Amino acid sequence: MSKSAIEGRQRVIEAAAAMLASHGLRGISIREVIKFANAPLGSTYHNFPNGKQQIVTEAVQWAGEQASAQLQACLAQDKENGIQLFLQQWRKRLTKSEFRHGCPIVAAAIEASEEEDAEPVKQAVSTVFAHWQQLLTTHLISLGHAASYAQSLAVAVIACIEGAVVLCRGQQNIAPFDAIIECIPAMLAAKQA
Amino acid sequence: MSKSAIEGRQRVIEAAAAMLASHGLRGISIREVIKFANAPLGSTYHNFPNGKQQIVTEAVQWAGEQASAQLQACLAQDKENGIQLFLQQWRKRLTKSEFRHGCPIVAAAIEASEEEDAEPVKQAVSTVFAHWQQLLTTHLISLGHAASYAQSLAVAVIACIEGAVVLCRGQQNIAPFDAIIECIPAMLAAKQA
DNA sequence: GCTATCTTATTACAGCTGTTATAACAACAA
DNA sequence: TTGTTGTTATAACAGCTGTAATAAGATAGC
Repeated sequence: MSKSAIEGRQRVIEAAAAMLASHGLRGISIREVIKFANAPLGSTYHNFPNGKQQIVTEAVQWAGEQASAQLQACLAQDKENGIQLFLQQWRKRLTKSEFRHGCPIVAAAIEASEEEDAEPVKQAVSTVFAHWQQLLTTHLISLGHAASYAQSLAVAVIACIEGAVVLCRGQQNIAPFDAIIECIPAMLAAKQA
Repeated sequence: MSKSAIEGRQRVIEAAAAMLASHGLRGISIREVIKFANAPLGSTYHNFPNGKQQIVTEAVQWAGEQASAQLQACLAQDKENGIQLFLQQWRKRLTKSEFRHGCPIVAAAIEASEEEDAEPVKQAVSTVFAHWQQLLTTHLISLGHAASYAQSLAVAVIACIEGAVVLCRGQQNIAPFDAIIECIPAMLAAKQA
C-alpha cells in the first residue's frame, strides 16, 4: 500500500469522525465524507471492504482514542483540577463551533442502536465509553474515593458531560455546560455514597 | 374533520414520537410511521401540510409534554423524593425496552442540528428543554435552594439523565443509570454553589 | 337524494443512498 | 521491457426517500 493511500485512508476516518459529530450517523454519506477528505471514491471498498459500517466503526474508535488522550493529558497535568481542565477544553470547543460540533460517539450510539449490520459500530461505542469510565475511575480512586463509588462517579460525570453537550446543541447556548461545570464539583466533593 | 381522522392524526404523532426514540430522526420514514400508526399514507399532506418536518415537530412537542406531565406528577406526589421517583420510572422504562427506547427529544436535537428546513424542529426541542428546566428549577427553589444555583442544578440533573440514557443504550446495560441515581443526591445535597 | 367538503388510494417523480462491476491507470519486480 | 499488483475513475444497480398530483371514495348539511 502506497504512502499516499494510507494517508488518504486516515483522512477518510478523520473526516467521518468530524462529520459524525455534526451531522450524525445517517446524516453523512460515503460520497460526502470522501469529498470532504479529498479522497477517491473509487477506492472506498478497497480501503474499507465492509463499506460505511467499517468507516463509521473506525471513526468511532479514532475519535474515542482522541478524547481519551485529551482526558488523560488533563488529568496528568493537574491531578486536583484535571476534570475541570477537561471541561473547559470542551466548553471552548462547543462555543467555537457555535454548538454544531457534538460528540461523535453519542451520535453513533443513538443512531446505530436499531440498525441492522451495525454490531461492530455498537461494539466500538461500548468499548469507547468503557475506556473513558475506566480512565476516570482510576483517577478518582487516586484522589481518595472508595473504589465502588468512584466507578459510579466516573459514569455520572461522563453522563453529565454528554448530556450537557446535547442540551447546548438543542438550545444553541453554552449555559447548560456552565451549569454542569458549576455542579459537578458538588458530586466530586462527596467522598462516599 | 371527522373524529376518526383526528384520532388518526394523533396516532401518527405518537407513533412518530415512539419511533423517534428508538430509531432517531433520520431512521424513520413517513411510510413506516404511517404504517405503524395504521394511518393512511394518502392523507399525510392533508394532516401535515409541511410534511415530515411538521410530523417530527409535533412529535417532539407531544413527547415533551408527556415527560413534563410525568415529572410534575412525581414532584407533586413526593416533594422530597420526587426526583428519585422520576428516575426510577425512567429506569424501568429503559430496562423494559432492553435499552432500545431513548429520548426522542435528544434524537431530534442531535439529528436536526445540521439539516435545512429544520428550524421548527430545533425550536420545539429548545422549548421542551427549557420547560423541563423551569419545572425542576421551581421545584428546587421550593426545596430551599438559592434561585441561581437551583437553575444550574436543574440543568445538571437533566443533563445527567439524558447522558445516562445514551450511555445505557451504548452499553446495553442499566449500570450508568444506577450510577446517576447514586450520584445525583450528592449534587442536590449541596445547598449552594 | 344532492351537493360540497373532507378524506384517502394510487401512482409517479426526482433525488439520494450503499454497493458493485468494469476497465483504465499507476507503481514496482523481474 | 514485461508483468503483476495496488489503486482509482466511471458508470450503473436497485432500493429507499420526501413530496406531489390525480382521481376515487366517504361524510355531512340541506
